[in-house]
Amino acid sequence: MPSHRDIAEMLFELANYMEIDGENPYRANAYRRAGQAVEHLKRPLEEIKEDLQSVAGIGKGTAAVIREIIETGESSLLNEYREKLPKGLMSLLELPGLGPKSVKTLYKKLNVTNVSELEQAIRRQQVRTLPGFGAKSEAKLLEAIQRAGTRPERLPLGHVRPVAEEVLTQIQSIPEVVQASLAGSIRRMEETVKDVDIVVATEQPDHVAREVASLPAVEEVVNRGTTKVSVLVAADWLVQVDVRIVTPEQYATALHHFTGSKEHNVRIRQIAKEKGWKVSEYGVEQLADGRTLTFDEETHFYNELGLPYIPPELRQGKGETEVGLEQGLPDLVAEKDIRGDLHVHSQWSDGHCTIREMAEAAKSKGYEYVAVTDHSRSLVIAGGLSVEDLMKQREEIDRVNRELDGITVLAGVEVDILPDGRLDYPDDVLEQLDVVIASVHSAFGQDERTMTKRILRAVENPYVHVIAHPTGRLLNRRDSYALNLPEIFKRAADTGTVLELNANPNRLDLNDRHLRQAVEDYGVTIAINTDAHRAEHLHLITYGVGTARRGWLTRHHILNTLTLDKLVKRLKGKNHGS
DNA sequence: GCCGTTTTCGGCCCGACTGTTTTCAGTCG
Repeated sequence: MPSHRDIAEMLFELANYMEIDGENPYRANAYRRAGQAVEHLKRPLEEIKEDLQSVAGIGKGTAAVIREIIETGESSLLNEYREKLPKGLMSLLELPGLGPKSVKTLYKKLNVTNVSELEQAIRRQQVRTLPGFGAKSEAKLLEAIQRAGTRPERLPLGHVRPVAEEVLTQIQSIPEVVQASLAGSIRRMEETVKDVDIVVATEQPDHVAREVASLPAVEEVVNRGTTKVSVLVAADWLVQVDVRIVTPEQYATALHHFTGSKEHNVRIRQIAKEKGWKVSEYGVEQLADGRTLTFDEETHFYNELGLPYIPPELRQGKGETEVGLEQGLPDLVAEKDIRGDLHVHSQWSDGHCTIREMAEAAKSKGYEYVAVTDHSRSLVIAGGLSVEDLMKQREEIDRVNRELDGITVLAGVEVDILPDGRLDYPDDVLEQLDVVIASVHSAFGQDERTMTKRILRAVENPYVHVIAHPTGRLLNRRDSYALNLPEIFKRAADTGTVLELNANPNRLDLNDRHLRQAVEDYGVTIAINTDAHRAEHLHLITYGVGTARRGWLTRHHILNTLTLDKLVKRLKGKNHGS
């Protein structure tokens, strides 16, 4: 029985083929919409099979296709297209800058059917001869091919960590494993990771090594010894997982060693050396008598060196040992400190869930409040709200608040900062909202002066509470826009404007370094928000909290650790210029 | 192909941007 997702994928593929084939684009889009409708169906397919046309976006034609897929696992229409057009055209469509029309032209005129044939055609300078193409588009496409073909050196933490946790769970279920933990950059919550490190304690290394090599998640075994097994698992790309196998006595020091960072470990060894000790993954060797100390847990290891426990997120070699020795480390913010999410979307704009669903999810996460902040009118693609819609939405928020106990939904908006720095709604509209988040979604290419002035104008608006994803970077995809951040930090602190740490793993914006600078040097307040577009995304707060901890933040630096009462007062405070 | 009605056709989120053109097609979000 195909899953909702399987059926949606087939409908999307159909839509893509239709577009390349020159079908009526609205017909193609109808299949795409039907795909989305199936993807978001909550009810089981078997149950809804006879009733498909009652679903918005599914009509007579698409219902027949879906029913055929449910019953046979295939679509004869899709099979016809697969027969008619080469499959490689689908991968061409993924290249940024190439749409269906261009793919069709490349196929019909040059018989290009896949990415490598396109690359050859570009190198022969054939593409520039086609109508609508030129030398510049050749260069852009070549760059896109090269970017797409090579795995990025590092992958976003949020893409790899779930896979790593799955592998860890599988390892922990091996009976002979005493203890196991993630280590390395994943444990330090670095925003991107190259590979996965896992430390495993056991009395039977040979057996565990064999078991690890044959775990269900493993796609390929790179090498297998008795102390280290390296395997490949599937995330966005194949990711290497290095599993280190040690004795239970060595576990704490091995975990410390393989957690790093390299810079942190260098400092630790220096400190040990001054005491006449030698630190390695196997323990702390006392050079005087050759005895090696081992520990139950990392805390005892640190204490032995005269240090407080240093959380993995701080182990960057950026002063954590010195500060730890001299004044102790800050009490870093933890996930349990977060009392609400101030940036989520609903079906009113480009979110997938109703306001009630988002509120219930927030409540079951233990939150006190959640702010619904849908897009403003300029962001048409994301279903930006007119002023009228915004007011209607307010009524729904009021209703949900009446219906639900134990969670408060705040009426908010994510208002666009237009290219000239004006906001997408007038002040008298913003004034009526509980939470106003402002952000840039257009004209990313402005020079530093223009962009800085543009954002400063939003910072200085008395009704703007939070600037969302302040630098606009997307990991592995888009750099930050040109921006004088210190100037923004300064004005934000002066005006009481909060800057966001967007917890989406593709953003993590502000990043750890910015956060530490903004808070330590300027006294800026930070809000950690998920920007959730569906209820499940609320859990992404984990990556925000991890990043905040890397930036040395405590709960006192963070807006949404406040209770609802204090939060509301703080938000009102800005309007009154205090 | 879907949908809604100003119901059985005609519109379908639409504006910015780019590189190609010489007034615009294609892509993107």
